[in-house]
Amino acid sequence: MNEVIDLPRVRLSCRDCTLAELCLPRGLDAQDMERFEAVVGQRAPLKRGESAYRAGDQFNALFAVKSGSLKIVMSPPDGEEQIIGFSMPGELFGFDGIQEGHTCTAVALERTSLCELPLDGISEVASQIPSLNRELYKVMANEISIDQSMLLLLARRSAEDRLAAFLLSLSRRFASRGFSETDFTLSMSRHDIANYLGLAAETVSRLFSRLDDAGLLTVNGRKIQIHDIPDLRQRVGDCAKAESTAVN
Amino acid sequence: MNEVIDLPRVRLSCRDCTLAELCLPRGLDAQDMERFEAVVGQRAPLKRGESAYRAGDQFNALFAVKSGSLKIVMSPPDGEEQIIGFSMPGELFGFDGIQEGHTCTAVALERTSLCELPLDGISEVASQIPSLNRELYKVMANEISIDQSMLLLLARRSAEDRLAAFLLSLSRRFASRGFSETDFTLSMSRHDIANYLGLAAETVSRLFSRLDDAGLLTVNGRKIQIHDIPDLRQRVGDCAKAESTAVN
DNA sequence: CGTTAATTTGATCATCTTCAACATGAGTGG
DNA sequence: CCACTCATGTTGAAGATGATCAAATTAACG
Repeated sequence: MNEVIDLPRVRLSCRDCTLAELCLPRGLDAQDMERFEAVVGQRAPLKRGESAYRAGDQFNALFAVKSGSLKIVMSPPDGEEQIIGFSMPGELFGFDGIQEGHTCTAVALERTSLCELPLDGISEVASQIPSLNRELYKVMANEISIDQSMLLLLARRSAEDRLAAFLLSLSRRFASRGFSETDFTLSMSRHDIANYLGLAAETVSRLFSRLDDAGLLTVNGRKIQIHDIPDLRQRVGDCAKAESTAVN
Repeated sequence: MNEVIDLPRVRLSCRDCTLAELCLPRGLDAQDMERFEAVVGQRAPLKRGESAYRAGDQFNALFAVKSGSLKIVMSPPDGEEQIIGFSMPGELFGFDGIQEGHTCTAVALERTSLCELPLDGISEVASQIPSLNRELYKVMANEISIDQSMLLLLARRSAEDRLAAFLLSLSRRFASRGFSETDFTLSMSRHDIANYLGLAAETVSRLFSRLDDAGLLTVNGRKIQIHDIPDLRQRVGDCAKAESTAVN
């Protein structure tokens, strides 16, 4: 679980990054990877609660999560906030800004370090590397897929289905990075989960209890243990797919 | 309202297209436009109920709507269907396929004609025209924006807000093509609207009646007349923005 | 016109929200 | 090390919004 990075030693190299297989430059050969690295920037790690960008900020770059996690929050001037998604290591975020500046705020849920991918630089490199350009389209298309699956989830599924789909999505995302798919610790609060799933925090709390009572999970605060993934998946009508398109 | 096209005379030319300002090649100069046109294809118009592509189809191209309209439907193998969006003249669709084949089906709601934009061709041209490449990113980012606004709508807003936001979105989209923003005819059924908004068809019907009774609209089957747009917008807390990011 | 599909309206029911109280727990200063 | 506090999470009871079931009405189309 310990992902501490020895900062002084970190020299930005996608080639050495354990998350490279999940990230934008996946599939590039060593030479192209080097060109790609040249435009990628580092950032000082964010502390819990700090943001990578805020709604209203001008758009400059996409970000990749190296470690930690964030919530992406849409905050309309008038109304209440809506969490659009959570970003975990190996995942890209920041797409909300490409259009005409950021409409969301990206808030770190814990100590989080990022790579910065300036879109101008990236797309210039990409114009010389067709496979990278295509990958960039795919990454954006993936974002669209995720959001669309989420629409299905919100429009059609019950509260219990939503929570189960959420847990299964997290499970897959942990698994894709080599962590346990059954035992993990949530980095977000009940309130955040509820907001994301379009529910009240109390409902989420009750659902955790219910799933625990039903023997599907063991819930201890933010520590989650899923007892039988196929079982859980089936029980909720495999809306596992919802939002799990995540990191392909 | 009559958008009949004299078919024999149609020669594909984005330069002559009245929708060019809304479409992908907007902002290109005449020369670049010509290069763009070269890769754009035509399709025989779809009849009501026919589809441009179906879930499971291999991805080849994005589509632009010349006339008519479509619903984009996500159909998971098991569960029920979910309408992800409606596409109207000047708008692009087909992004659901870029990742790894189409996950949605695009069904014409009326007689509908399309332009076909093969992504390989487009991205090749785009790699030589940076502004086009950037525009393509923006179009995809716009799709993300729309979906995310829709997430907010589904997660946080009441049934009445959702319907009002939907109508305001349609209103803007009609207006952007030069049609009345207050008087228009829906091309989709109550059932489709309900599905899209995550509601029951009966609820949508009741809401139309209620808004009519309240004097905000005149509803006559699929003919809608909005009496006071700012009024409607304000009454629902300007979630007008939701989904109205549509055609920028 | 007759037949079927779409829409409207009514009545009842379920899920989820809201309000409220209570429990737990991490962090802080004595 | 212990009390205190603020944030987070849990649980209960009542209420509301929207779903579902059922029937009536209207519109669409051959």
